[in-house]
Amino acid sequence: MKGSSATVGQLERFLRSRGLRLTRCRKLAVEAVEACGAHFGIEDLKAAARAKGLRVHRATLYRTVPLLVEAGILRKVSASGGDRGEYEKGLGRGHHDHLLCLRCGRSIEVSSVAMEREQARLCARHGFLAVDHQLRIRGYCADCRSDGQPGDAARRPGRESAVIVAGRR
Amino acid sequence: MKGSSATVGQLERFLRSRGLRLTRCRKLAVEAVEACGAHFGIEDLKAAARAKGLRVHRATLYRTVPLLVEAGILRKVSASGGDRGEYEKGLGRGHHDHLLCLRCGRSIEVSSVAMEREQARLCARHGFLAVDHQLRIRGYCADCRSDGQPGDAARRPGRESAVIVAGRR
DNA sequence: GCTAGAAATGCGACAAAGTCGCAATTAGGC
DNA sequence: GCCTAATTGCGACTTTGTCGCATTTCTAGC
Ligand SMILES: [Zn+2]
Ligand SMILES: [Zn+2]
Ligand SMILES: [Zn+2]
Ligand SMILES: [Zn+2]
Repeated sequence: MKGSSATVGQLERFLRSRGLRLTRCRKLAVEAVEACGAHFGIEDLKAAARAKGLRVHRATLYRTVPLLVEAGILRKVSASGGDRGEYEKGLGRGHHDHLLCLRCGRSIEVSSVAMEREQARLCARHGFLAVDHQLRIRGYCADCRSDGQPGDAARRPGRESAVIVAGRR
Repeated sequence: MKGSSATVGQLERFLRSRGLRLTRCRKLAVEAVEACGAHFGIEDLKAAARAKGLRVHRATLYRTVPLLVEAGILRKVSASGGDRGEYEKGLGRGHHDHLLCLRCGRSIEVSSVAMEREQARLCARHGFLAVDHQLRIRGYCADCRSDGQPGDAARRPGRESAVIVAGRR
């Protein structure tokens, strides 16, 4: 995995541009991100760090993570219900939205050009300048909707990308 | 305002259908909702109740609000960043999405048929059965985007409905 | 109207998530 | 290597949300 070092580079560039320092803890944070799943919270980062025998204080991570977001390395999402703050890697991967299954808890990452276009149109109509957006659709995934119309489980995604993420902590 | 009593009726019907009771506290909750702004948290409800000289315990409200959601009287939203749980009235008003201004904090409620249609299409492609969804677009409202392209402040919404909500607690 | 049983409430203790000020440490330019 | 400002760890604190239990309050049946 060389993803980590590339990310550190990204972080360093960002920090430089802001007159901030590339510290042990900040490097550690991006490494911890690599060790986490698709969606994670700040406490997960702390756990990942400790698993490597490195210690960081919660408060420090709470200060660091917003920087990673600003640097474009992380993205804040509310993929699941939205209780705890959740993040995901935001570097390199294009923007995507989430389909959250209420039964199996899986989170399916999707993206749709048509959708983005429609959002842009909506903003334009309101004279609104969009910076980012988040769409979460809750419902039942193909595997789980068997209650209701059974036999639908084998759908294939069309030309959209779809990443199924392990869900349910 | 007779909205309240209509809402109580809605609640009563729901509770009946579930063998639950229409209690003092539950009525109080829907009244507190009326007294709250467009978006509010459970603690706001408690405050609203206390302002009327009525006391409810936090725990009770935490138990009551999910019922109001199930009854269709409230909707859980993450209109602002998403730290505390937020709710809004969900009765009578059609579904809408939120444009959140990063500068003035206003939350603009919008709805777009084209958008909903696109979402339906997206779900269909993934064999996903949608139950509900939430879209939040962050950026700068017409009044605030003056940084950048000044002079845009007087945009008129097109044929979309738009409700501007007081924002910024 | 009275009573038994179920449901709802208040209470308080708790857990998790997040924030803050401050003293000790460290990165990085010189 | 030194100096200074930035960063960290710490711990105390707030906010948000949950839980079990004793008490109160509905409701249905008598
Ligand atoms: Zn599922
Ligand atoms: Zn995702
Ligand atoms: Zn604004
Ligand atoms: Zn709203």
